[in-house]
Parts: sequence; structure tokens; C-alpha cells
Amino acid sequence: MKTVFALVDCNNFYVSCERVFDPSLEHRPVVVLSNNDGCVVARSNEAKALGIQMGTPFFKCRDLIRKNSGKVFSSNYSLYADMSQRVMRTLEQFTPDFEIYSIDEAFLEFRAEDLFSLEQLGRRIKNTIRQHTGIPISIGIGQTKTLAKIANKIAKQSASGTFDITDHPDTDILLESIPCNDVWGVGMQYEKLLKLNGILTARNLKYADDAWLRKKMTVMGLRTVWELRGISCIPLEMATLSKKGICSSRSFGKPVETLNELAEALADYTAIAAEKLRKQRSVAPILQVYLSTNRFKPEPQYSAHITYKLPEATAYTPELVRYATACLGKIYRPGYQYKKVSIFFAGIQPQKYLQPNLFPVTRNTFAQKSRFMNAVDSINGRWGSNTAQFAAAGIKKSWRMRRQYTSQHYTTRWSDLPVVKACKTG
DNA sequence: TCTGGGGTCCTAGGACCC
DNA sequence: TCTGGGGTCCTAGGACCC
Repeated sequence: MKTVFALVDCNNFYVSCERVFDPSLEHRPVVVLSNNDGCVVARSNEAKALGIQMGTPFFKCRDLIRKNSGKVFSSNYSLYADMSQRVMRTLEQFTPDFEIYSIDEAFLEFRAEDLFSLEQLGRRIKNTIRQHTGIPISIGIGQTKTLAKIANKIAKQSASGTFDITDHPDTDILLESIPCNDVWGVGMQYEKLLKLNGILTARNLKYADDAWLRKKMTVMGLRTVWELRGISCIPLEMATLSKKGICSSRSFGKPVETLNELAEALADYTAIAAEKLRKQRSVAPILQVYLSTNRFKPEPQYSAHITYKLPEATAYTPELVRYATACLGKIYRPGYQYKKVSIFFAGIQPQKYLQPNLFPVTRNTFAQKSRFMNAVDSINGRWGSNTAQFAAAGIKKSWRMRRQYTSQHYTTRWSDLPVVKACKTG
């Protein structure tokens, strides 16, 4: 059975989410910043035209944006996650063979013979998403996921916003115009390696030697190249798999020196990661704590990490906070200006396979701990995160990240609902 | 003043086993 | 004089993605 893949990608997703609720942002340079208002992570086409690159530190382009009457937003993840869900729910209506690839991308698979015109189908999807959610998208169609990705890049440049590479008389001509680092799976390191070996375009890559690729870029690289040749090697992944590692990490709004404040922040992040753990009904047997200063500053640098194997895997926040705090105490050195602390849970396993320790480590039973955590999670689910939180995470939280330009929670908070004003006509 | 956060997969090498 | 072969598991590190 011959199938084709369509890659749907939301255009400038975070910016588009903001624009849905504020039409005055159309035709203006708009950027959305990363956590802590650090770097640019989304740009409108007008901002791209000003030469603002993905990942540019905000302080380097602030003036340029201001001079061009641009608008800046801190990231508003609850808004973007909610809008993403709406897009995905609409996409699902077009095929059961559907993979959510990221917050703003999805792969759809179709049986080629079922379809009259792929290009037409693409346009129908695009119009429906626009009508239902207000988000503009681009669609690329190809015989493999990698080719669909390339088709999507081409679609973004076209007026229609869709492009079907299966329909093209000579793909080699198209691939000739694509630099090899634009191919999905080729990053900076491989780009350098390929360049050294005279491989500059996607077309060069397509005809590179298999044995050499296998040796230099592992099976992953070989898979990518076969996909360029039209042989599908990367299947659709429809099930959402449980995470194998869960991390929570944020840099501070201002440098932090004391162990006390670091421990507060770490407790806060540990509670966030533990909630994710419980959400997928897992427990963690191993935790890692990372600590580091600001590598961009000329001051003395220090970074360290420590791995700790728990006596018994758990998702119980108070226990995890206790272990994490003890780990932090071991790697903390006074006299440094710290920028970031992180927690990482590894070796994650389903809670139902939990191997209890022969010698119980706490007096509370598993059932008691579960009931307590369930109560905390449902309070926060109902009334908003941080409604119930642990005192270890502090009250003042002076280390908290900067978010100076946040928009409203238009779709997830009653008090922030957009208001439609009536106006007289005629 | 000011530089993000959260994941995946693969490989090489060492420890350990019989 | 002379010191095997084959396997598994774990970890660190490196590549990639959005």
C-alpha cells in the first residue's frame, strides 16, 4: 500500500497565538521571548525581515524592535499549549493516522490511492484550521517524513502555503536548492562534517555513499538519506509514549548566592517535575541535581552535578525534595553567583511495577502518600498551579524568572476571557 | 541589566559474568 | 614459554529535534 505523509506546521506559532487575540499585531514585527525574557524564540515574518535571528538574546535586538514599532511578549505557555490542543483536535478529523510531533507540528499519513488531489486536500486542511482556531499553517506532502519536512519548507515560501513534492517531475532539481543543514536530522556538527567532504546540498546528500554515512553519522544519518531517496524509514508514532527522563530547569531572574535560596528554587522545580511524573503514573528511582553559574559573565565559574539512587522509586514530592536538597548541599560551594539549578529524574518506570524496598524508608504507606499527592494535584488542577504548594519552595521567591511582557490567559482563565465590544453601525 | 527549556536516540568503553 | 571467547548491562558523551 502506497502512503504519503503530510507535515502540518503552524506558522510562527507563538506569535500567531498572540495575534489571534490581538489583531492589531498583524503586519507588525512581533517576537516572543524564552523564559526569563532571555532569547527570541518566535518571530513574525516582519521581525524575520528585520534580520532578527532565532535565539538572538533580547537585549541585542530590543532597540531594533522598538524603532520599528514592534511588539514583544514573554512566553505564555498555558495559552500556546491550549491553542495547540485546539489545532491538533481539528487535524485529527482528517485521518486516524496522526502523530503530534511538537507543540506546533503534526504528521498525517494518507493512502495515496484514496485521494484525488493532495494539493487540494492540503488547502482544505489549511482553511479548516484557520477557520476553527485562527492559526495559519503550512503543509508539506512527501513520500517520507523527511521529504514532507522539505516540502513544508518550500510550502512556507509559496503563496498557497501547501506543497506536494510527490507531484514534482524532478525532485533532484528541488533538492539541489536545499542546503544540507536544512534537512531534518542534519545539525551543526554534521553540516561541518558534510561540508568538509564536499556535500553541500540535499541532492549531494541523497547520493552519498551508504557505508561512509553509516560510519560517520550512525544509522540515524543513513535513515535520513534513505528517506531523501523516497524509502520510508521513520514510521508514524501514534501513541504518546511515557517520558523516560523528566527535567525541570530554569535560570534565575537575578544571580543567587545563598544555599537557602538555591534550595527553595530546587524544591520548586522538583515539585514541578514530580507532578509531571505522577501525571504519567510513573515513579523515579534516580535523581540528578545540576548547579551552575552564568557562563556569559567574566566572574569566577563553577558548575557541578550529582546523581543519587533512591532507596525506593517514588513520585512523592516531600521525599524527592528531601533527597534533592541533600544532593544540593553536597555540591554547593559558597562565594559564587549562581544562575541556574535543575532537577532531572532518570530510570523512570511505571508506578504499577514499583519494587518496594524490603526495609520501608518512611512511616507513611504508599496509599497514604498517593492520597496526599492526589489531593494536591487536583487542587492545583482545579484552581491553577501553585494554589497548593510546598513551603520548602519559599514564599517570596526573589529568584523567580523575569516575565515582563506576558499577555493574558485568554483561553484558560475566566477573568482573562476576551471581551467583544458591541458597536453601532450605520 | 540582559544570553531558554525539555526531550530523543545511538555509540563506545568499562565492568562484570560464565 | 605461556594468559580465551562471548555475552550483557550500564554510563557518559555526543548528535539531533522543537
